[in-house]
Amino acid sequence: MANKMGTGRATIADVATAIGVTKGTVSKALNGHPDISDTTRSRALRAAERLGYRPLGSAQAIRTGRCRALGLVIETGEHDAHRPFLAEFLAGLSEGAATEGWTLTVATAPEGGAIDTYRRLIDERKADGFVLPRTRRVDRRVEVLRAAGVPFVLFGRHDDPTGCAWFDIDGTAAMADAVARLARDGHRRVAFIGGSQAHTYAHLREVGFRDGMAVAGLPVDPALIARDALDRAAGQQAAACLLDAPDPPTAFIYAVDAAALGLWSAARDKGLTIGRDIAVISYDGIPEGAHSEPPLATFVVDNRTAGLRLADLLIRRVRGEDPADLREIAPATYLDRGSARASNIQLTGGR
Amino acid sequence: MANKMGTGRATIADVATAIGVTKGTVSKALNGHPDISDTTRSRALRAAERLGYRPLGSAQAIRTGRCRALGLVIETGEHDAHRPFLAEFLAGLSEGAATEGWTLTVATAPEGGAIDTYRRLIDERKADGFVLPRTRRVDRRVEVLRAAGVPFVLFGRHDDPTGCAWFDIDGTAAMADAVARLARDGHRRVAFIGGSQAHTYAHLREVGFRDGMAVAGLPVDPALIARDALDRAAGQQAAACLLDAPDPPTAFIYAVDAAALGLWSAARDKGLTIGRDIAVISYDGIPEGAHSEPPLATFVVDNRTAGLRLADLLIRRVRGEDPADLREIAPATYLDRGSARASNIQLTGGR
DNA sequence: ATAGTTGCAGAAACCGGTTTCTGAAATCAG
DNA sequence: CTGATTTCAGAAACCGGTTTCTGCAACTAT
Repeated sequence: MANKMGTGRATIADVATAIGVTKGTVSKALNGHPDISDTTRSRALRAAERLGYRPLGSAQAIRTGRCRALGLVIETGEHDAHRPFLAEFLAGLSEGAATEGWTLTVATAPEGGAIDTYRRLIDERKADGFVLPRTRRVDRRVEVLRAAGVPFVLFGRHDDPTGCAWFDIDGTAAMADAVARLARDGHRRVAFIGGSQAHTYAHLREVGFRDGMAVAGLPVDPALIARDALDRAAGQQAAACLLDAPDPPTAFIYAVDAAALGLWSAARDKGLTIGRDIAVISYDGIPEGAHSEPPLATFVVDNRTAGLRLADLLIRRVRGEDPADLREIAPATYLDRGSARASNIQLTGGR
Repeated sequence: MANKMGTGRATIADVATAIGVTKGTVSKALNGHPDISDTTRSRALRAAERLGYRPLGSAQAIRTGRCRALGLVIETGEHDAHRPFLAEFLAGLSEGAATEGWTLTVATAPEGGAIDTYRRLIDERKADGFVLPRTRRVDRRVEVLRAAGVPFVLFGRHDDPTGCAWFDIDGTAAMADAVARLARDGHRRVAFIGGSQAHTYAHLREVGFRDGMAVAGLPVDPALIARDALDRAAGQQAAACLLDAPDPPTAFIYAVDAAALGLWSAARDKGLTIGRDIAVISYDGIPEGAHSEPPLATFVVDNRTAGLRLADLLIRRVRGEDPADLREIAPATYLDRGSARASNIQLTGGR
């Protein structure tokens, strides 16, 4: 009776008539407005509960300007390295959103053409703010959103942190730790095979490598550094190159698991065995790493937690908190596995 | 001037005053209503274009009841097999949505607890309809949405097709084809290792296996059938079992790539070499399959296209088309790779 | 010439909420 | 006891669209 026929939904008007007040009053009661008496408020809450009333997002949005949705634009054609992480990350984001009653709006865009997609979502108010994964050191998305005054949080960091909130995994510390572990085992010639330089994560991981080398008192040989290896093929090629050099490395550090898996083929081609003749430590924690022989030692990133945190940060950002207060860095956790060893070297090279 | 200050958005009222008509007229013009003259319509379109006007989704939604968003609920904790497919699938969905100016609302739910999430999205009208991936033969989601009168499309099929629109890949034909190929090579003892029986896809793939065996004139030995193998570990264990049997199979058909990869370990443990002593063909087309030795022969599913088609079907479903007209089945494409051979057998077993 | 259509745009209601403005009753201060 | 303040709910405007209803003007048909 209080319900309009046809649709099963209860509206705010239904709640209002149910307790004999106006809808304005119910709205104020439910939104915690101060000029509503406790008795009225609880009556409203009870009635809403009883009728199964849930405010219509779009109706609220039109007045408040908030649709309680996080936006995520995925650039397709982006590298495979992107992929394994996606499901967990989405789960985290959407769960984080759900705890506040928010939802997640996902769009994809061709690589590099994401800006138009952001504009569309912004213009149509399909999202109150955006999560920007895979940030570049200088990121067009950051500039555009900053200029447009649209809230956003980075998964990663940006060269110019002005107005940026972020969550990031400490890839620098991880890579430094990797060096330390290898150095401790006696390695002196450690190669680093990094990711795409434009991305902040790749830069920071390389910084970590250099930090680690400095701490270990090892020289960084430019001949032992390669970059832009994002998949197995590139990782294999880079490794093959370095292994061909006159004084080849005994250990490899990869910035990206997917690339690290290419080392297996490269080593085989040179007659070397990982875990015995050379060691490798990588970063990401992709599931495939567990199935190589020996399994890949890596720094695992908890992408679900990342999504969870980012959702929280973005919601707070939308609600007006200062971005400078919304910055978190979490560690990656080292997963020690067979590939980190080089049994032949250990014996000869221990310091 | 025509713009309200502060916000950069142009509203329909801005467009209206710009050309000296009422907003109702602009609305009708832009939505192709018939009782608007061509001149007025084009003036409205031009002005809208010039002002960069884009209707506010939520404002439309409140009156039309449509928010132009597809809903996708991902059950987390669902099996790994789910994962590799997700990125491509999402890309297809969101691209399909975008071509019609729709967006994609994604939520996750704990395994089995998805119904509440659907209800929330429905009540808050965050989506006009849903894409249901990984359908079960008897699927609670189908029942609930059907009862609630909410449009949906299946990625897969349902035992009771009433009111269901769907897109599916013909796993039955693929599995039958796999049998035919192996039989042609002389295999007579072909094992089938299937997925979870509750899911339609697993059932249909097993049906395909049986069809194929019948066509090839081969008996189906129940001892050569295993089920519920969804990941590497389960696939390995099932294979190990079958290989231990008195009269072991010479070829394997897996319903799921991720499980098929377990055969490599199982074979190694028995001193068998894939591609020489035993053959295997699988289904899914996950990227890892390319990197095993020999690489995994498989039926590749184009998940991006699936997403694209499903988006289209769902939008048409929401617009009122008869679900019975919205059913598509596409073939999987066979990717011939080394694992499909068994060089030792071929010689002895040709028919 | 007259009545009946048709074409087209305006006026206003409506969707389901939020927010501002207003005013009555209750409370407080003097 | 009176005047000022506070408390709280109602009335109405508002958000940005869509849709219905109305009515004028220009055709058609007789």
